[in-house]
Amino acid sequence: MVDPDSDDRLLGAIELMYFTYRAFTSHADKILEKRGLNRVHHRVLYFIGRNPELTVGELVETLAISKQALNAPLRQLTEMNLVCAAADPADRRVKRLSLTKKGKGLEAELTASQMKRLTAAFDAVGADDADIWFRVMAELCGRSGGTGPAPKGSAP
Amino acid sequence: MVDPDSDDRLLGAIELMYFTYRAFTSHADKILEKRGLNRVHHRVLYFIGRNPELTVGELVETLAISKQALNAPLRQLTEMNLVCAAADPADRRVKRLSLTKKGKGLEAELTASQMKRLTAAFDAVGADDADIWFRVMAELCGRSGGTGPAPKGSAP
DNA sequence: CCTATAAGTCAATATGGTTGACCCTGATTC
DNA sequence: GAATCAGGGTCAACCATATTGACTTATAGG
Repeated sequence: MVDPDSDDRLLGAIELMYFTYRAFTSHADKILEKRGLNRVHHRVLYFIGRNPELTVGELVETLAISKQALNAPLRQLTEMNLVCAAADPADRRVKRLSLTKKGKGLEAELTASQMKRLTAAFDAVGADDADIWFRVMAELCGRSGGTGPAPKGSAP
Repeated sequence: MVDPDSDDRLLGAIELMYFTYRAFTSHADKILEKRGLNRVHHRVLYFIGRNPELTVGELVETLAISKQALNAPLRQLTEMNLVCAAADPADRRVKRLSLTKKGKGLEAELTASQMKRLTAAFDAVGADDADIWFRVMAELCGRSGGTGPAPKGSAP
């Protein structure tokens, strides 16, 4: 069990990463699809949820897409009453984006399935092993820091 | 440290999954890009590498794309001398695909960067914690079985 | 000989992204 | 107060990647 890092073992780890990520995102994708939404919508919801009062320009920069590419999905989301946009009182050119109640609901629904999967796994292996998982993932992640709250909302 | 699965902690886990996956695949993507290749090429290389003598039809089915979508990338790969195709002696309609020496080299290069990242993390945390990581990931993956070799080559 | 199958190809279409140019509105500055 | 700048929205052209459908070619096999 404590053998070194054989190639087979590492190959297994690569596949495990792939499949776990897939399993992790597939349910959210299905929920989105049912509403005619895609990952851009998801990312928009996510970022606005984590950073309320975000501006359109900041969102464009964060998502690293063009404003034309953002425009349509964002408009859909506001039309679906998931996101609301209000002019900044200090500078009425800028739009401050935030989630509506409905938007928060959907965003919560999306992360809920992932949380459920996580808690199931963590409960199955126990709290100590869960802590270790966090440490290994942090190492794998590069920024080997702890569970630090991440730059300022950046996934999914 | 052994507190329950708080939402903040779970949110952290979600971001960790996302960023780790990104970090995990980004280097391979860069290598591919330098050669004008993309993820389809990567997946083709991967599957042929894991399942030599694969046929075109099987590859289409495995990748779950249309044969038209596969055709161009596959042709490029054979023209670049990374994949070789030979008629099956028993049934000359079917093409048996396998990696050339060059193809194996590229495929190895692609997984090498991921293996390097894995071994670095596993070495940093120790063999016991690495074992635990495998167990937790297997749980998260759904098929909570062990490190089982996966259906028959299925990532990336 | 005739038919079914593996593979390759052409064409039309959809999606989702890009860049460039331009407009509107509200700040800022002289 | 007029000129200019910045945030945001929109139109158009274009590109990449995928799809489906219809067809061809070559081979297998009753």
